[in-house]
Amino acid sequence: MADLNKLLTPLFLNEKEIRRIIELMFFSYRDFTSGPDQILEKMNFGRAHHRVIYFVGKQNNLTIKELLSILKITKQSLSRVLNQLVQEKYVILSIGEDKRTKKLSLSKKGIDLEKKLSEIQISNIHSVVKKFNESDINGFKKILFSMIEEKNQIIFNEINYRK
Amino acid sequence: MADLNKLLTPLFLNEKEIRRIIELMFFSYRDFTSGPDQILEKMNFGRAHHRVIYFVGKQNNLTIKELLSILKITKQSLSRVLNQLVQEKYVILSIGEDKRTKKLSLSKKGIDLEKKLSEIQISNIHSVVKKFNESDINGFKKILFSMIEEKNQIIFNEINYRK
DNA sequence: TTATTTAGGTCAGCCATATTGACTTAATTA
DNA sequence: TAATTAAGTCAATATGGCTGACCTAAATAA
Repeated sequence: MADLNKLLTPLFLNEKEIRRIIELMFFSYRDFTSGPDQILEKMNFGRAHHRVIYFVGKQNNLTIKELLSILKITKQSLSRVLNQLVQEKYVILSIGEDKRTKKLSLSKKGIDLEKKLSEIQISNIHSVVKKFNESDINGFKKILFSMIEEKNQIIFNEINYRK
Repeated sequence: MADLNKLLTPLFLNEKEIRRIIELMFFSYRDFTSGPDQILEKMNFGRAHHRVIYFVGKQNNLTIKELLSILKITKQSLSRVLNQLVQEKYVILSIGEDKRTKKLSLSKKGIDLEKKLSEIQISNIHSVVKKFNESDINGFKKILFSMIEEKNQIIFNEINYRK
């Protein structure tokens, strides 16, 4: 029936409704990041630090190159943020098997900060999704995923389904 | 049945699944903004210019105060961007009935740029949502809305359902 | 009518995050 | 041995936020 619906009303979202989605993205993303942003500010860190800590925490022994490919920023941009995190001992560097590479991991201090920051977002999202049924949540996840460009969907899948 | 589901599995999204949502937000938002960002860059404008043009285009005769309450930035931050847009004749200022206020509107040039920028996002979103059924889309919209903080939900509703 | 509040503007300085370009070192691979 | 790769660094630039201090003019309250 979904397909029938699409055939019958191929434009069942008119421009006005799509503009509402644009605004939903803007408003929801801003509030999605505001919790961690407030904590980071007090520590003289920014959102870029959170991203590094998040992805290093997610995958231990990430290399710089892999991190850059996830974040899609230049190594010069990353280096400022990463150097701070290493100096202040949130992130630990070690040398990889390929001795040109470096492996990134979180210290205890780093893990604690990662938890503190992500817990805000996790609990926010949890308290949202618990109000909805699985069908709504699946629609939400499927559409967000579909909004990611194909080449980045591949990266998304790699970081989530690596062995 | 949705309620029963919730009662039976109050945590049917575990932490790992919620972290996937965090990443979906990060990846999708980045790609959501990348199209307009590229055009703006060539014009020596940024995302902040787009936001101003977007919301002025949405609601003609918006005042500075109203715009600030939507964007939630300081007037000093807005003024740099807005002055450029006025100087380069994308945005037109006029005096309101209350002579302390100013009304913002887009010139022809501004409307053209707004269209050019928003069309990218509109067509991206359109090509995404057409792949899904209304139930998925409704889940997507409901959950995004629910991720907005209450006080900002009110603002969102005001800009969308004003008479 | 005077005092206060409101809408808007401006100057100056600061910080975070991104960019480009040029160049270096060390290790791996062809 | 030559070329490529991973990482690091220096310098300059742009954008987009912020704070604090201060100003004007108009509207509103005392």
